[in-house]
Order: sequence, then structure tokens, then C-alpha cells
Amino acid sequence: MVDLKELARRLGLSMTTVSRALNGYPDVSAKTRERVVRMARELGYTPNALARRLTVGRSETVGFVPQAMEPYFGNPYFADLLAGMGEALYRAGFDLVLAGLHDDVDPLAACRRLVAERRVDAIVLDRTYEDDPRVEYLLLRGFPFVTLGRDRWAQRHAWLDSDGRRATLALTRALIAAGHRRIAFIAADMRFNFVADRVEGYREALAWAGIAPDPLLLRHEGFSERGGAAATSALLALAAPPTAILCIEDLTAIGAMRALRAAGLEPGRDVAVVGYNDIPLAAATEPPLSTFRMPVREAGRRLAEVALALAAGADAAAFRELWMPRFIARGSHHWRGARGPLNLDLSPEAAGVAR
Amino acid sequence: MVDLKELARRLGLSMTTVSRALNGYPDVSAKTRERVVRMARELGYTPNALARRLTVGRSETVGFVPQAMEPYFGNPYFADLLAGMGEALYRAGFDLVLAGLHDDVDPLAACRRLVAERRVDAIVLDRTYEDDPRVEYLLLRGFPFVTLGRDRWAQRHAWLDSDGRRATLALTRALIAAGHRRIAFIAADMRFNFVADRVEGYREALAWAGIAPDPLLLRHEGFSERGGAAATSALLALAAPPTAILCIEDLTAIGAMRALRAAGLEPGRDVAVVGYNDIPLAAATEPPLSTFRMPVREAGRRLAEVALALAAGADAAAFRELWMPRFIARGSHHWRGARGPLNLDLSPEAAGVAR
DNA sequence: TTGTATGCGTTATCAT
DNA sequence: ATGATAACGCATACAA
Repeated sequence: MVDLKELARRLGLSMTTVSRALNGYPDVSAKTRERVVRMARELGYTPNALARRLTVGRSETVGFVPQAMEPYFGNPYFADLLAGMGEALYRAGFDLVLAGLHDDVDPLAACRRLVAERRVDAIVLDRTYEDDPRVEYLLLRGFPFVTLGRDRWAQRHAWLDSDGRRATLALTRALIAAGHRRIAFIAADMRFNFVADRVEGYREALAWAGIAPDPLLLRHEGFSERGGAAATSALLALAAPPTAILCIEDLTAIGAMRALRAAGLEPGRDVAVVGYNDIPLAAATEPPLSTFRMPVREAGRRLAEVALALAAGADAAAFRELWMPRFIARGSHHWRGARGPLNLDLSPEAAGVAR
Repeated sequence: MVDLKELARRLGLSMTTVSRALNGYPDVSAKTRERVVRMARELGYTPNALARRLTVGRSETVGFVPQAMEPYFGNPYFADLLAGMGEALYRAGFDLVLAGLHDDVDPLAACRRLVAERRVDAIVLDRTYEDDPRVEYLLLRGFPFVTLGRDRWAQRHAWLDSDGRRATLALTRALIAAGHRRIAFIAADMRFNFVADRVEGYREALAWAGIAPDPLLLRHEGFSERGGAAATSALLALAAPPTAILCIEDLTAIGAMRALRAAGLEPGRDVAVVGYNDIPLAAATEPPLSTFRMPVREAGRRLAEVALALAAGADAAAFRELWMPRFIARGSHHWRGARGPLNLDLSPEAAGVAR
């Protein structure tokens, strides 16, 4: 492995000049630069990233620290998000490191290590909790980070989020307008901000319509197909079962549809079912699943871009983006009691009404 | 941020002594060590990983480079593998970096960069191709790496693999013994070694039974639910449709079952269907999917351990492990024409017979 | 048991 | 336009 010193020796130049030529500094003659570049290629010279990183004081690395792995299993979302991030980071010459992916280590500990040892220049957090320890720690340290999903303060750090509240609000209102009165929501652990956000939209729509929320219709085992099925069975056992079921994820909805069938009910006819995320499987269910789509790959790219900007010293205040998911109307949201087709109003005005 | 020099100054000791005390060297008095450790904690000293890495000449990092992302989407396999690797690496103080996760960059280019710039100490490769460029490159460079999935030479590098050939061989033989004669395999791109390996087992079983392989029964669009469904529709349109369908993945099998139903056939009765991997969804299909289970999380852990050993200079020859997946007999492998229950012989002897 | 001095491979500063 | 030298923050060979 030839290093800079060796390369400079062979060229009869100083390391300084060679380094400058290679890094595209202006103050080096075209002729010299050409010589240097050619020789570097011939000898297969590649700078040692470890040395460069120490010198420039940057690790050229962005860390990704999830809160929990459970929601990721079987979820294409995960691969898509990583692919998006990986793409943007690769372009910038940065590495993507994953930390805290297993349950036996506190995600906070993983964060601490990344920050304290300067292993990364910025961090991307996914699926934050309310009062997330990772967020509090990074805020305290003043370390650059961006979250996918905002928290209730929303003004303390950079974030990117899909407007789950608005989507759920619009959906619930549309269901009510179509005649539904018993609307269930198979959500998940409310500590997740994105879950709380969606539940909020659901509740606002009910309140707006003057429907008293029935706590029995809100469930929290929605992070798996199995959970969706179990929750649905429980809902069907109610004295007054729901006519519509909102789900925190598509897999949840798939489980819900399975349980409905098992109970002799036809999803998309006897009961309306709606998922979230639009995983590939969603188009292939029977009936095809109506759901919301968020461009996850692009979100990953954008998160990486923001992380890079923050690492370069940009102000976090500049990076707060609320993306609107699109409703994908397929078959499962239908209901024989409906007064007409489902008509979602995703406009900001409609969302504001309920606030 | 206090560094080693500052810490030493405050203690009235040399950097050397402080460094040794912190790194657990024996030749430092207990009293001194205690003082050093206490002060380090008080001042919140944490060594700078970049500096340490440059000094010791190791990046303390392992890279993971997939061949393609397509097979990962919607596959819990991916998250599980990463979680396993992340766990073992975290314990060792190593970082896990992901590279080449997007389609617009050649995985080989990602490998090159990791190696040439010394960004990682070892690499884990998943789902290798036959004559995989990544493998050839790393072999050429003499760079430490381990693959999940072996290639046809099998003796050139460290690997860990599930014995897909043997599993498929045993399954196909058992199906034949049960009376099946038209057995289809919805495989995938044969450039993937694990696909070719499984197809080999399938063919061996047919040959062993004297059944001429029908090329129409071997399909290659199995990397998605949709592909599984499409392949099945094509198979059903055959003059002589299959009575059993092997699938490269569970999602494929789910698609196959969907297409069977759409054609008025009942999987697990009219046609036997078997998946691979045992994703959570597999237990929740109707009928529940019979499949093979590989402990992916542990495989991830083991891959990381091997990578760490190789990075530390261990000989690759010591790391060749063939794991046997377990057959999970649920409902979908049944067939009304069967002469009896399916009886798999996964013993090495049974696998050897056909060789 | 502790300290001195050197090196890791770059980039950056300051001359020339 | 080019070069000598310092600095990045640590670990380690060698000395004491």
C-alpha cells in the first residue's frame, strides 16, 4: 500500500503539493496536477481514511440509531429507509453506521458511544419516543442530529415527518361522513411519537363530529400481523363491534383482515379496513389494501442530506419538514353501509378546522 | 472535551501512564489506576476513536455489503441479520457500516472504497453471486471477509451457510415419496449461489427418483409475493400443472397460495406449497405455511464473530460452517393425493446418497 | 512502576 | 507554485 509520502518521493515533490493536487486545490500548476494524478492512479494510491479523519477532525460518518427493532421486522420500510440514507451518504463519501439494533443494549448507550468517541459526525434517529432519552441526550450535548418523526415540542431539533395526524384525521372524518360511527384504531405503544400523533388525529376527528371516543375501540398491539389479528378478534367480541378499523401499519391491517375472515366477515364490505405505509404486499391482499403511502426511500435520502448539512454546521432550525402521505384507495376501505365513496380532504385547511 | 494530554496534566502523570491505566495494562500500580479512572470519569474523558484507530491501524469497523436490495424488501431476514451482527460487533467495540445498499452503485465499488481507504477491518457479504465480483476482488486483495452463503469452490474464503441443497433435496424426495410427480420450484435469479444451491438439491432429488426435470416447472421470479403469484398462475396454465410448489422464500409462497386460491384451488389440499425462512407471517397464513427455519439472528452474530476473528488475523480456513435449517411442518405442505404424511430425512447420509 | 520520544498518514499553517 | 513543519490524539517501544 503506497502512502502519500511514498507517492511524493516517487514524484520528487513534497507531500504538501501532492496532497493539494489530489484534493483539487487551485494553487497548483496544471502540469503538476496531471503528473500527480496519473502517478497516483498508476500506483493505486488511495488516501487512508483514518488519517484523513483524524486530521480534519471529522469521522465522515453518520449514525443511525433506532429506538426498537420490533416495528421493523417484516417491514420493507426499514430496508427502504436505509437504502435511501446509504445512497445520499455514499455520494458524499460518508459511511453509514448502524448502532443499537438489538434489544439487550439501550439505544441511549449506543448513542453515547457514537458521540463520546466521535465515531460519527451526526445522528439520524427513527421513531422517537415522547421524552426520548436519545433526543434529550443529544440536545444536552449539542450534538447534530435529525429525527424521522417529530415530538410534541417540535422546535428543538431538526426533523422530517409524515403528517400522520392529518392523514388519520382526514381518514376518520371521511369515514364518519360515510356513515361510520364505531371506528376502531389498532395502534401501538403510545410512547412512540408517531403513534401518539396518529391517535391524536383519530381523536380530533371523533371530537369534531361529536362522537364520544370509546376506549375499547383503541388498541395497542399493532406492530405485527399477529397483533392485528388478535386485536380484531377482541374488537369483534365487543357488544358493539366497529364498522371500520384503522391500522398503524399495513401488516396490522393484513392481520385484521385475516381475523375478520375467520369470523365470517368480509373486509372491504362488512368492515372497512385501512393500513399505513403501502408495503408491496398491500396491493396483493384480498381485497387489496387501502392505505397511505409515504415515500420512504426519499425520506431516507433527505434525512441523510440533513444530517450532512448539520454535520457541516448548518442550523437545525432550517430543517423541519412535514410531508403529506398519499391515500391509496384500493378495496379494503369500502363498507356496505356507506353513504357514498370515501372522500378524504388532506388540505391544511381541513386539518386546521379540528385544531 | 478533555483529551489524554489534559487528563495527564491534571493528574500530574504522563500520557503513557494514563493510557496504560485506562487500557488495563498490568504494569501500573493499583493506586494510580484508581486515581486515573476516577479522574477520567469526573472529567468525562473518552478516548477519541479516530486517533486510536489511526494509531493502532485498525478502523474497529466491519462492513456489510449486500449484492442487491431486492430480496430484502419485506423480508424480516434483513433486520434480523443486521441485529445479530450489530449485537456481536457492539460487544467488541466495533462499528457496523452498511455500504452499497442502493441500486445505482455497483456493490463492488462500495467494497473497493471500504477496502482501499481502510474504512473497515473486515467485510461481511450476503447472497453472493456465482463468480461474485466482490468475492474476486477481496480474494485478490487478500482482504478479510466472510460470506453468508458459499460458492461452488467453497474453499477460498470464510463462509457460513444454511444447507439449502440438503433441505430442498430432502423435501423434494419426501414429496416424491408421498406420490408427487409434478413438482415445481419457484426460484429466483440463478446467479445467486443460494438459489443455485437449492435448485441443485431439487434436481438431484428428481434425478435420484428417475423423474425427468421439466424446465417449465422451474421458475425464477420468486423474490416477491407478486412474483410468486405470477409464477403460480403460469404453472397452473400448464397442460400438466404441478401438484407441489417449492418456493425460494416465504413471501413467494404466500403469493403462490394467493394465486392458487384465485384459481379455485386450495393450498395444502389440492396443491402442496412450501416456503423458506419462516418469517412471522408464515404462521399466520391460511393454511399456515410449511417452511424451513434458519436462525438468522444467530447467523448474524456468528458472521460478526468470524469477521472479528479474521480482522484479528485468524485463518479463513477455520471458518466454514454449514447449518441445517429445520423443517416447520404446518399446513400448506399437505396434499390430498399423498400416500402418507411427509417425512423428511435431513441426515447427512440421506443427502449424500444423491451425490 | 513510570516517563520520553516516536509514529500513525493525513491536512493545514506559514514560509519561500 | 511549492516546500518544511506542525498538528490531529492516541498507543507503544524503549529507557529509566
